[in-house]
Formats: sequence, structure tokens, C-alpha cells
Amino acid sequence: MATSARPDSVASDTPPSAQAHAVRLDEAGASALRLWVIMSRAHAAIAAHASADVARHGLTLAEFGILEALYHRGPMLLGEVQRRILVSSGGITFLVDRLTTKGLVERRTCQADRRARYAALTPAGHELVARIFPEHAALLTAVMGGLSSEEQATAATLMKALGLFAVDGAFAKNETR
Amino acid sequence: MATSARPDSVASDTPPSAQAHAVRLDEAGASALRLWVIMSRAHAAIAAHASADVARHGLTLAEFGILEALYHRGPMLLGEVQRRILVSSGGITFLVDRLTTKGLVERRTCQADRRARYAALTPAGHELVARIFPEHAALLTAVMGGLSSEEQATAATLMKALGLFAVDGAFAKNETR
DNA sequence: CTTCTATTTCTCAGTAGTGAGATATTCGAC
DNA sequence: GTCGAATATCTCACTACTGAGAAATAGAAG
Repeated sequence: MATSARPDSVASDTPPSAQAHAVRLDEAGASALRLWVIMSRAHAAIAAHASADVARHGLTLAEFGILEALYHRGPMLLGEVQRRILVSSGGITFLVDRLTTKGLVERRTCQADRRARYAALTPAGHELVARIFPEHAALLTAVMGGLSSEEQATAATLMKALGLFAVDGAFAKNETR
Repeated sequence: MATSARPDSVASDTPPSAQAHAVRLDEAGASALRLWVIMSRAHAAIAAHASADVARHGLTLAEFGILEALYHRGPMLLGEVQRRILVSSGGITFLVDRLTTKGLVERRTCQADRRARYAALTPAGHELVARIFPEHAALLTAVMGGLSSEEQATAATLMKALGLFAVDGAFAKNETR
């Protein structure tokens, strides 16, 4: 007998095909929802590969994002890094702390503004990124192989428009309800 | 004096523009990386809006995904739901537990396979989704307004190809190094 | 029937990050 | 100079989820 410890488990059995709802949506709503779902799945699938790759070196994707940003642009203010990799204010402190204890990043004071701090790669951090970035780029290139370079460029253009519009919020904010 | 409690804060100040690295990448790598970054940003921006919307009703995006799936397809096995919304096995148990205590979802036994359980909407859950789904769809339509319906369809086609390829893993798995 | 493997869900300790508020500093207006 | 608003970072309690392994059941082969 079912010794179910779950909150409740209804005894009545469910017919394999039960009520499903065909929802009536206008074309705009349908294509928007469809794109959102498909895009989320694609993103998750790619992120899983990228995440597993950097995990081999004991890094999360957020940590790798910080290292990559500092590698390609040099020392940056914490606030700049935060906006670039999209984490909370507490998150950037936490992440830079962790990278600091790993010896990959160091904080530097900013003479012009004593509230602010720079994050900068240590020699060890620089060496690590130089070593693993090419591998990571190669993996992503392979994972993205479902599209040709031209298709990737088209997709990037469309995604950029989508992202900019969503960030700017040039649409009615329904916070009012 | 800087009473820095941080692990270390190097005294030497950083020149505003320091060493940055121009990385040499072939065209394929460049377009793949560019797409990955742009796509991640777009996804994050849209997810922030979607998440804030469902949070008004005390739901996370993962919870809403489960409710929506059950609403549109009827009762589903936990494993099916798990694969659909992409959470871990522990995650689906946790999420269904939480939705159960909220009174929105219930577990049902499966006669054909006594290991398995169905998740199904309760009347309250059904009513909630019927009420908030149209609002949520409208919000997403507005957020996606950066692209026309035709562009959204094109983007969806490209994203689908990308996602399927990434999931199938029809590329060299570099787990071996 | 027995045994072995595969599948389905659940358990639970652990982790990566959030977010509201605290602290320190800057900048402009007076 | 001083006040007050804005900005940059940090603190810390909290949360959503992960992932490895356990438990139960199914199904196939001998």
C-alpha cells in the first residue's frame, strides 16, 4: 500500500489524457510566447555545456564572466563588472571575494573616488584565463555548430534588438496592477 | 586610512586604462562567442521582466512553468514535467511540494506504474493560471516588441536549430581533457 | 521464481546567488 | 563650510535550486 509521506496523494487515478486547454492568443502573443520558450530552452542547453566546461577548472559561469571581462578590458570598477555580468550588488562583492581567495583577482583602490574599488586579475588569474579561454571558445564554437556563421550573425542581430528593447523598457510597465 | 575588511586591497593605484587583450579568434569562434554573449544578455533581460511579473502572484518562473504546462497539457508524470521545464530530479520534487502546500497542485497515483506520480492542477490552481496567464502573455508580447512578428518567427527558427543541436550533442565532447 | 539492471521519485546536505539595508564617500546647492 | 541627495560597495539573513545517493518498483533473462 502507498505509505506516501508527501503532503497528499489523491487516490483517484488519472486518465492518461485529461483536460488540456487550447488557449486563444492573437498572432503577436503566439509568436512572442513561442520565441520566449524556444529561446529559454536553447539558452539553457548551451549554458549547461558552458557551465560544465568552466566547472572543470572549479569556476562558475559568473566567475568566468568576471575573469573574461578583466582579461579583455583590463581592471574595472566593481560596478562596471556588476552591470556587465548582470549580478546583484551583493553578488559582485561575493564573487570577487571568492575569486580573491582563489588568488585569481585582487581589489585595488581608486584614487579619484575612494568609495570605489577596481577589480584586477592577478598574474595567476591572467595565466589561468589565457590558458582556458581558447578551449572555452572552441567548445562554444562547437556547441553553436547548429547554425552557420551567417545564421549566427543574423541571430545575434535579432537577439541584440530584443535585448536592447527589453532593457530600455520602451513598453508599458504593468507594475500598476 | 582604508580600514579594508576585504581579504586584500592592494595599495598601488590602477591607471584608468591598463593592459587589455585583443584576442585572436577565427571568424567562427568570434561569431559563436558574440552570439552567446548577446543571447545571454537578451535572455536575462527578458527573464527579469517575466520573473517580476509572476512574482506579483508569489510564484517563481519555475513554478509558473509547471502550472502552465499542467494547464495546457493536463496532468503529467513528474518526470515529464521535469524534462519540460529543465530542473533537477530533486528540484521537481521540491517545486511540486511547494505548489502542493500552496494548494495549486496535487499528486495522483499512476496505476500502470506504481513508482510514478502524476502532477495535476487543483481547482484553485486552474483558476489561478486562467487568471494570470493572459496577463503574462500580454507582458511578454510587450517585452518582445523589439522585433516584429516575422522577425520573432525567424529568431525562433534559428534558436530552435541552435537548441536542438546543443541538446543532441552532435559535436565532439571535450570531456576528455 | 530469482536476479540483475533500468527507471521513477524522494531525501538532504550543500551552494550560488538575491535583496534590503548599512556604511562610506562624493557632489552640488546654499 | 554644511546640508542633503546620490553613488559605490559591503553585510547578512534568506531562498531557490542542485546533485549524489537512497528507496521502491518495473521489466527482462535465465
